[in-house]
Amino acid sequence: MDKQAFVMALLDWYRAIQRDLPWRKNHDPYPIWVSEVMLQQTRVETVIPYFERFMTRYPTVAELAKAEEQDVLKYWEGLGYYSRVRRLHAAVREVEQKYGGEVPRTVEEMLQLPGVGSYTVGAVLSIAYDLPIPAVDGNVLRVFARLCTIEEDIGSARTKTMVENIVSTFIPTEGAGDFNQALMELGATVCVPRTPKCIQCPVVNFCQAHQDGRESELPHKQSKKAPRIEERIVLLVRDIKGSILIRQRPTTGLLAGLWELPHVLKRNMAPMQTESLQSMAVQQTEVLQAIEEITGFEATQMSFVSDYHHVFSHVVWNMSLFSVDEPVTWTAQSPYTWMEVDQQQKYTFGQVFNKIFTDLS
DNA sequence: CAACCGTGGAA
DNA sequence: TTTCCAAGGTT
Repeated sequence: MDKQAFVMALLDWYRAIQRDLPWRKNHDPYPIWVSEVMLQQTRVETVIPYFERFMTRYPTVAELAKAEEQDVLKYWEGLGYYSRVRRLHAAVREVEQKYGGEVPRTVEEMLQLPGVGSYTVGAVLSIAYDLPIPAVDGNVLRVFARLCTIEEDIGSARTKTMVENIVSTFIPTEGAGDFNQALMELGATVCVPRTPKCIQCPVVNFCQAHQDGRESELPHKQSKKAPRIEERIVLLVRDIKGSILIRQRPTTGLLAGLWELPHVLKRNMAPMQTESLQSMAVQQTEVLQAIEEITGFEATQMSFVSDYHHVFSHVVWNMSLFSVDEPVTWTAQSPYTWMEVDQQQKYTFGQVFNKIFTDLS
């Protein structure tokens, strides 16, 4: 393949059609870095309003470095994969202290930062500093799987390393940032997963899969396994002022560091789909036990509110929300606290709980 | 390597 | 309704 011609065709196409995105206003590494982290596993249209708000509140490395983690999390609320922003925050603090606030210019230094992997290193260093380093994401994997008829599973780490090596042989010494972004733009708008739009492709003449008529059968990708299902009882507990009992989740795992309504796994995993009086009685007994275990308060009046269903990346929660009808008196101890009426904006919750709060108001 | 880690939109 | 997924990284 004439790699020079391939690069030129791709760059010409990209420079003609590229979108006017808010992180493409200049070549500052910090906003580019923020955008790359937000864009991980997340759609461009979803990211844009989050990016605007985040950059207004934390416009520089120094501003983000001195922020409180709980405040930063609030600006990420709803984006998901919350460890991304916790690691970004930690990494930016490291840049502020160790590198005087300037994002390092070498692969070795950037890779050391938390939450920064090979893709983010290549994206930031190539787009901000125009360094010839590959930025291989899902788009680029798909594009090259078709371009070179790569038969291996594009989900494997080995394939990703292989494609990074291939891209390195294409990447121009000038315009590396545009080249990387062009590959991603091509994957996002033309060389899409299902039914690629080869008729619109600027490099279709270089594509082995299209030449073989195999563009719709590549790339190969292992299908994701089904998520496990958990049955949970969620508690709505209020005190005399109407404050709601909430608690903070651990600093690791699902929704790390975020707040939540108290909940417990259902003990009897027996079929609950029947709304028999018996199953309701069993549930109510569990609710009363859960409340007493958490607060020591012996509630007697409670009622079923509603069922909720929420899908996470690898687990599904089937929830039954119960409300204690009487005010509960308890001095909340960490990780619990009473959230006063209209103070919800002080705490960050996963959408699983914001969905419930929306129904309550 | 495989599992973990969110969310909402599209086919 | 089900499936897949969208500019990944960590363990």
